[in-house]
Amino acid sequence: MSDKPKISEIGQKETSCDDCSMFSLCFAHDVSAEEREEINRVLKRQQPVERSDHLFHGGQTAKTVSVVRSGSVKAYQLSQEGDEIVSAFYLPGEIIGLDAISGERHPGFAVALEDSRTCEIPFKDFVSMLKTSPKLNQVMLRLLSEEMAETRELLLVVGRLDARTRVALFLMSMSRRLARRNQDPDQFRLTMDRRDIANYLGLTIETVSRTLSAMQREEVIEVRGKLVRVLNRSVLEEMAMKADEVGRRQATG
Amino acid sequence: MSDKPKISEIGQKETSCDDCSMFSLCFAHDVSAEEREEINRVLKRQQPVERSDHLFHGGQTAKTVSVVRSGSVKAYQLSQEGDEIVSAFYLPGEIIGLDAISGERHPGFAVALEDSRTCEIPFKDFVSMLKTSPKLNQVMLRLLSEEMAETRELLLVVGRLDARTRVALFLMSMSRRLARRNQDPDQFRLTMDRRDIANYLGLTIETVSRTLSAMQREEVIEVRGKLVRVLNRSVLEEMAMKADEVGRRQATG
DNA sequence: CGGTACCTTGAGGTTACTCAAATCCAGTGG
DNA sequence: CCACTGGATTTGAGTAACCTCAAGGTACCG
Repeated sequence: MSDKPKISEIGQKETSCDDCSMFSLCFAHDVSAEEREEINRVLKRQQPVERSDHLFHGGQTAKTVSVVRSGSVKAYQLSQEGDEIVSAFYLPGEIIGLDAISGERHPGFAVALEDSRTCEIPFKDFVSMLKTSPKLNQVMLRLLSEEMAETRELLLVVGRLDARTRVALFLMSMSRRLARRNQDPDQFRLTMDRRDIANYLGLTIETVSRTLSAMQREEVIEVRGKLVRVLNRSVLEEMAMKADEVGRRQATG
Repeated sequence: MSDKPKISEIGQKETSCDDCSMFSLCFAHDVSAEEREEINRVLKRQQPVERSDHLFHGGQTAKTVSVVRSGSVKAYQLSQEGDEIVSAFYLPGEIIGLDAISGERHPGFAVALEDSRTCEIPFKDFVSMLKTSPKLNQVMLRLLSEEMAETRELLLVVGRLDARTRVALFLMSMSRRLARRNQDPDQFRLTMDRRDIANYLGLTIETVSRTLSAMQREEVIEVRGKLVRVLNRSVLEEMAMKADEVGRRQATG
């Protein structure tokens, strides 16, 4: 155990955000050089997180703010009845734990969908930087309101669109986000299982599965388990946009 | 036009937040006395807004941040197809327009549901105060993350619960919020029409109407148009809580 | 007193859920 | 390398909830 290199030491060679391959996607990109230096002093880089490990639990006092470095993370809330409500999937470069800013406690849970790595800022340091740096505040306010916009978008998706449109939107969203991270937008692996997708979209597992199968029959996509290949991007895009006509499920005008 | 007193002059006697009857519910309550004084210098009090008047339009450059002083306001987004998506109802004391902080533009629309009054802070002043006051930043970050939590709650309601539970939750929420504002929690007037309620809850007008009628048949509430009387609070509460059993509409565990 | 917009109610259709069973797949041990 | 196993996924059949379309009722405003 002690003679082989700890997994946590891998990739620790980087000593600054400026060397990070995710830099352009990271919030650190948006703060001043001085602030970034301050972050660099307290940041713990490339912390390994194993699949199914929690970054934090709901109700827990916030210890860190994390940025996904590699892998992927699922965020979920627990309803009063103890049901899981999947609220987001995080990809490399995305920041997790911001919503603890107000209460110093995490309102929800975050769990790794696969073996992943995160950069972590101790929550105390983060908060004290917030107190002195209006610029960092701006960035966080922006990120929070962006997350808000996304959640509102999800509200539209989950509450008002038919299953086909929801699934199409989900696939397009994953495809686009992965593309920004230099992955093939037309062939990728979903790191979450059907249950998570269904829960995220407000559908049942069976409906998600049937919808994917139908899209495959129509030769819009190809699905083999978690592997997805986009065969007809424009049709998929159309499905995702068609939030009107058959898609909408109640009066809006 | 010029010889009769302008409606905008009514109620302008107050010169400080400290005299405001809504003070305890207003964000101004949470900032320091100095900051409140600064707010007082730029605040336009009791601005009248007529029913159906917009406080702002989506895409518009933010001119003010508003606090509802009296009346009620509906917030909505426009989907790509031009459909209205009702995202919130604001009651006295609640702040509107925070989500413009990041982009300096309002992502959505805000319209008065009845003749109302608002206190308005010029957006520029607000932003510049944010730049210098970490405390105000904290408060705004808190309000934003609270709004986030609410939107997530709505996500749960809209996407996953059956019609009856959604309507019950809506009624309970209105009742509770009105109670905090010293109104009778068991007898109140809904200021929005059925269309708005349906849209907010992700249902059709007909379903909302039928659900209300059913609740009336069961003697849980009494409805006459916009007037609602709660006859059996505990049963209504039960309906709202019963987010499991029949209510849930997809796999969560 | 008529008009218009809002609300309610009814009948029928469709979507997505439920329950159930078959199939696939990754990981394990032989 | 292959059979085995438990979990994940797919598929099928039937049903319930909610939507759509349509008509009738009610309230408010000039």
